[in-house]
Amino acid sequence: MTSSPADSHRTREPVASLPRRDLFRLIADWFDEHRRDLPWRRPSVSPWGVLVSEVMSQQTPVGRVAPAWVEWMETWPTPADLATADPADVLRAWGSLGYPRRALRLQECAQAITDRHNGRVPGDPELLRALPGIGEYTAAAVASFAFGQRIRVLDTNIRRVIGRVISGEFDQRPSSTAAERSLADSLLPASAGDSVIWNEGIMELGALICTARSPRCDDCPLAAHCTWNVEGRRVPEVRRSPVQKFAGTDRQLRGRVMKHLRQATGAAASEADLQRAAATDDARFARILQSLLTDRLVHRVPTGSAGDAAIALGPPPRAVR
DNA sequence: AAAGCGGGGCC
DNA sequence: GGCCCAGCTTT
Repeated sequence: MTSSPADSHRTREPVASLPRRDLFRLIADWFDEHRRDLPWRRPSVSPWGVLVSEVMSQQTPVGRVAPAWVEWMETWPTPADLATADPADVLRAWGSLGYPRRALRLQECAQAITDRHNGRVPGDPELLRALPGIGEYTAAAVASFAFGQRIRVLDTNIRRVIGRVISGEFDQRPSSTAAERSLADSLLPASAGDSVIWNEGIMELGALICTARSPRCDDCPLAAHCTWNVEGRRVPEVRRSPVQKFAGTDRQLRGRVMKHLRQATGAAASEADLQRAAATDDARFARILQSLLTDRLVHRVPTGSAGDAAIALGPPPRAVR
């Protein structure tokens, strides 16, 4: 006789009656055994290294971040190193991680840490939150992972795990609701040390087991207690808004221009070359180029010869007098 | 609250 | 071809 998740729930203990301490223990033990050996999890990694890893991981899968992080940290080990780097080198090192504005924000963040915090990453979540490119998630992640503080961390993984395990459904809307934040607060272990393990462990569980697409519930330490699993894994009732298109969008064309500039041998490229790289018409290319200029991802360089300005990577250099 | 912002891998 | 990814900023 086979047993489906739906008809075997009577033999299981629902999460509502599972002591929080036991829930923590299940996650902590699983994490202890299955945690990935990510480079920024080595004990010697500085808070700055953790911050860099978090910014790189904003909307980029961790597997693609790891090699870029290693190279980046060898090149610019401290905020002061990155603060004074050539922005073009920063954008090249960012490579194809995506959303290159993040690279500029990260350098601005390094400059702000150098200027406002004596070159040391602040541990106060509010000070972190005030830094360029650091939002609520990243501030909490750095406070928790780099400084060991007891603070709620809520990313897409943790939202999904908590939603499924506790509520039986995952609210896929892009930002968390007050109810989700309150629920996450109520689950956070009392001690700072346990709260860090909780945050890391539940996030890792979401990344490796309780994935969005095809969750591996057979390998999940919470399977017997998970509301979503026990109730038959219904489709979520709260759907995310449609994922933004990429093919054919300005974003894709911007990406082509940036890629060409990263790989250009010289310091700059002609607009004609860039339009060929973008493979689009005049009006479209003009719009793309203007948006990149506005974002300070590129700047014009004078070429002496009339008319044909060249384009170079990064924000315009500061006026030197 | 919604839109804009890369790019690769997987189904 | 759609979906998803350790989100943030601007409007």
